[in-house]
Amino acid sequence: MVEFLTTGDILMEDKRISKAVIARLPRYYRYLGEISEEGIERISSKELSVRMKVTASQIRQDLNNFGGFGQQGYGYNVKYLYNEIGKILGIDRQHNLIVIGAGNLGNALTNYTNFEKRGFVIKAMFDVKPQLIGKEIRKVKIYHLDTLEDYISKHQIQIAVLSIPKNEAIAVAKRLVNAGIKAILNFAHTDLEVPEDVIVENVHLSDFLMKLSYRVSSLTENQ
Amino acid sequence: MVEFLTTGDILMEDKRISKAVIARLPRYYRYLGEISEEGIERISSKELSVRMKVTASQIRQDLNNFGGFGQQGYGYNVKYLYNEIGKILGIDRQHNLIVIGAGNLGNALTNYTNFEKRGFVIKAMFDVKPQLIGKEIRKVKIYHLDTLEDYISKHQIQIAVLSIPKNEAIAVAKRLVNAGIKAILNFAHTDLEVPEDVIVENVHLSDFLMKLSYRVSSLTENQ
DNA sequence: TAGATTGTTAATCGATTAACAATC
DNA sequence: TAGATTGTTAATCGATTAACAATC
Repeated sequence: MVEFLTTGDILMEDKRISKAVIARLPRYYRYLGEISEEGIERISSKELSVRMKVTASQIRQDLNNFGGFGQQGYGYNVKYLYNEIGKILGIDRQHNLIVIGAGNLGNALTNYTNFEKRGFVIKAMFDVKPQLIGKEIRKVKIYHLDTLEDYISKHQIQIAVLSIPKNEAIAVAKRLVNAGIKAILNFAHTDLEVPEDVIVENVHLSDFLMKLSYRVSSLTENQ
Repeated sequence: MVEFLTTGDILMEDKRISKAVIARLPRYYRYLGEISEEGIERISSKELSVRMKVTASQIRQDLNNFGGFGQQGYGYNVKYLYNEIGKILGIDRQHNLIVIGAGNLGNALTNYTNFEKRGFVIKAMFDVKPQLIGKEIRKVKIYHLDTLEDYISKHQIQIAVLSIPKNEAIAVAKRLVNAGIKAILNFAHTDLEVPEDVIVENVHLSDFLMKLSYRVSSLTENQ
């Protein structure tokens, strides 16, 4: 069978990276950043696996989805690998965000300075409460939700953060999609209805507590 | 082989439920709650699968990890199934929480009234800033972190929510463990070091943004 | 009873781990 | 060169989907 293939046949294929792999990348990135700050220049998959409590095999498999970043007999250059994973994650450049909902959670997120360290810059907030419009959180201005589409079309906004009650979330998500937003970080406790090409990441906070609750409860039952 | 087994041999086994199944339970619970509120009394796995955009097979497999909740030819009683999943998740009873860190995120979480609807009651907050001690957020008092162990031993606290900077998180987590806490919802951007029997659920907010960023970036690259 | 739909077994698919030849 | 460790193939494990007999 091999003789029928010519160079490039297989390389052309757009290999789909599994969600599990992508979900692990931020953790690699964090560990490599810490290791780099410790002044360590090189690391083997084995050493990294011990730190991260995963298998060395998984690390090598994960990384080789994106290319060969290591060197036989040597391991990986920490800083280089850190930068490469940053590129893969797309955080080598700035992403402009808007936050919809200037309530407690919206404010907390806007005040969360760690986002900017990773290139995520919050450009504006939106709400409907008259008393909030015009206020500023860390230099980020709150606009009325009516001006949402206008703002998005005038600025380079890639990602919207949705921190509003669930009964309004679906309608606002549709407006975001119509205005051209391609990615939504959804804190509202509902699934959004968006086209296939719009990316949604759900953060349902009470779901995390329920998972804890399950495990706490099953512990006590068996004892 | 079968003739060697007597009744009960297999039933004794403590079947481990996979994490993937448990992670799906809160979503089932949410959909069933909504369906119940619509006044729908029964539903088949097929109908539910259409709503939830999963396979009917997966629903039946998931549920049958915990018992047969349905009836052939009929489907599932919505309210009954809702309650049963609630019991499995351990939210048929109250869980007392404490929140460590009364910053923006800690305040937002304490103000998040949805937790109480699911039986998660925040009993106290802790911080080190003198100007915060004694203040109240929604009737929840802020105590000094020095009194943490004392408070935990005097009250029935199952779960701690950690919303403090990462450089303090590991040390505080150790104190929580020593004080007897069995479950931690960790918002600090670091992995905690805890014994095997302590349950940690990590919520690394910037990781979610990085996952979005990856997908936004890979979209633009291929076009 | 006939039809519907479960509970459960079997088949498939995908992800993780192990093994090792390639090579620095 | 000898030793170390990668990149990658093969083996294993687990999770999802399909199929269908059991049964309401």
